[in-house]
Amino acid sequence: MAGIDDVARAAGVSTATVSRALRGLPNVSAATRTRVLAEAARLRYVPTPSASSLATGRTRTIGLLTPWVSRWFFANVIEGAERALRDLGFDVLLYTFDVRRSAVRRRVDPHVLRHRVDGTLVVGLGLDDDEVRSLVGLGRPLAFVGSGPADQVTVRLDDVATGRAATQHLVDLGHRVIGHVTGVPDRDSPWTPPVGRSRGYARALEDAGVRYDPSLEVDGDFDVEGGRASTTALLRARPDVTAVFASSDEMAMGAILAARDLGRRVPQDLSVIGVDGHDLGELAGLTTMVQDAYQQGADAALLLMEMIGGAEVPASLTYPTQLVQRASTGPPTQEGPAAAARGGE
Amino acid sequence: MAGIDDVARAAGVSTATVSRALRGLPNVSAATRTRVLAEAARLRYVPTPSASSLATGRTRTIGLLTPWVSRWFFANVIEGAERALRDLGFDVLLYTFDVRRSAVRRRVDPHVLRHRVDGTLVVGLGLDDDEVRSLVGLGRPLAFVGSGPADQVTVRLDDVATGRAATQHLVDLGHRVIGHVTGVPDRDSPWTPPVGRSRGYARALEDAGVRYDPSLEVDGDFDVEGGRASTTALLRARPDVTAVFASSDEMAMGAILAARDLGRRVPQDLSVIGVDGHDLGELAGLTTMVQDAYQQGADAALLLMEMIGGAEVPASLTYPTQLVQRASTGPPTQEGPAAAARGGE
DNA sequence: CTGTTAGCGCATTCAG
DNA sequence: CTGAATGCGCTAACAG
Repeated sequence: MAGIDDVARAAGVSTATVSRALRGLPNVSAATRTRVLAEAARLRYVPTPSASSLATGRTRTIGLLTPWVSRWFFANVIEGAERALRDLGFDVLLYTFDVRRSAVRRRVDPHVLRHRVDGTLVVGLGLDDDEVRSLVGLGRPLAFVGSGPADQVTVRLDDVATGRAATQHLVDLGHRVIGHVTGVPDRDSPWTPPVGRSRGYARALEDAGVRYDPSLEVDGDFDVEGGRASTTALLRARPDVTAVFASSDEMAMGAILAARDLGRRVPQDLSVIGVDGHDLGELAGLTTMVQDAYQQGADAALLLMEMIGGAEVPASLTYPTQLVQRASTGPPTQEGPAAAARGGE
Repeated sequence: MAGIDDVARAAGVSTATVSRALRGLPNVSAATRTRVLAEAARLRYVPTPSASSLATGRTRTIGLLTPWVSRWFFANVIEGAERALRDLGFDVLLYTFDVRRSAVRRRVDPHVLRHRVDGTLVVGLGLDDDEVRSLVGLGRPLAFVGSGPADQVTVRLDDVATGRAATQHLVDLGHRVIGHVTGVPDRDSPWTPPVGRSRGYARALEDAGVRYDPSLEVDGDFDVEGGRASTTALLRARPDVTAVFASSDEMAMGAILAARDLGRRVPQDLSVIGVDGHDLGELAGLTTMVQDAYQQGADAALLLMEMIGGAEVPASLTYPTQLVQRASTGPPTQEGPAAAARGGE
């Protein structure tokens, strides 16, 4: 279709002038610019991205790396980031890396990103040091959302505080034997949310004078079924558990299902608290630590844009989290769990 | 970093040979190919996509257009498509177009896609004729998921049958005053799911000898809050409604929240059925028409790949849907709704 | 089987 | 303020 030469010819100028005029660069007279713009519009001229990328080395594209798109946190971050990025004229290349225990995650290969993106956004993905290094080695701006190494630009919660507050809530209600459903810690880097939240969990227990017991922690794969399966296993192994803190709302809702499967009432026989503020949390009556994932995505995108623009940006943005108490948490009952353990199943 | 010339020099061949060897083209001796591959690996050579795009006119990239990523159906389709596409060496450019009633959707502008993608996947987005025409005008393979014009390659449910079966389920239970929460029909093209499901709804009523009443249909914006708000309005205007068919599970769960808000029990005072098979449907006890969104995304991606390869593909793939009955639907009760309408609020 | 030669379409020097 | 010339890195004929 119409190329830059066509526009140049039609406007009676050189391609260089067309290029300058169209990109709003200086050194073009108002009259010339107007004429060029008019001709470009008339001919429906659109620059070929690969040509301009080849010439400039820039792509106006951001690579977005994430484990999943079908999980509340990730979907919302992606949506926020995509909107912000596109408003600023950037495209988003989406790359998923399934991270469940059952799956062997494909390694992040920076090669595919080289010459393809102007910057990279890593959303909730636990990378090992090599991967981070190679990403940094791309020499392009890099930002993390949800979790990231200490020396990288990161937008996230204070996971330790969040885990601590959630657990504290359970402690305040009188619980002492509290289980914890984490995400996918196996392959995790020390800086991922499950790790921080687990630390907060341990700390709150410590504050309460309760001994931290690793056997009370199970992996939930960050989804409903994972939360259900791991909570089921936990409750079978430890019928004395009266409350569970899950690292995400989806796993928390899985925990509620597990309780139901085992004939335990929530919250009388089992209290459950999650993290996220999932849209369906209210329906499930789920107590949770609410966060704004969409905004985190949008803010991270903005940070990345500023970095690309050469600006200095804060090393990290920490988002607040807010306890919303609903029906899934309450004080432990005397007869509850034990009775259920005897009578259940 | 290392360019094709570096590899050529190191391997003692021309750049053309390197290009051929690396892409597995014929007319390269085994020995030469081995040597080139070795040198390329050693130098960590990666082709610059913009350069090869410029030369070939192909991008190995697919444009994925969708209203949202944070809705069950869309997230799952996107995930399925991305996985399938990447396995075949294609990248995915993600473009969202918010479609809620409250938002003015940005129009789909094919210009941004020109020279940027080898094909386009439209996921659950209702486009007007102009938009479809312009997308077709790109001259690149195009496929639709969830909804699409009759003359385009489409992967989807039989929406009429689905709406009909869902409504029939309610009719079979004895309901006669049945509301319907649609998606976003305003801007919709005639071929979007809400329209088809609504037709199925009307048809099932007709079969049952019940007069179709437009005042029983409300828009739910395809999300929880939308379903909740519209159902609330519906139940206030028509307290005689005993059942609701929602076009998506998220809206259905919103409907359950609305019932709860108004003091109506589900299913005694209000039966609710949705469409999707949302992960959290079981927790909510939601009766629904289950579909496999992930697979639809993956299959559509495969179709697109075949089209790009020049193969003939079926005009459309129709996915089955399956009724899963849970606790949210049941026979209407005599006293239920009326009593609630009198006593409620 | 392999090398040479031309572009692909645009951005950017550097003169003018 | 504008134009001519050069190159970004790779692929695709076409010779050989």
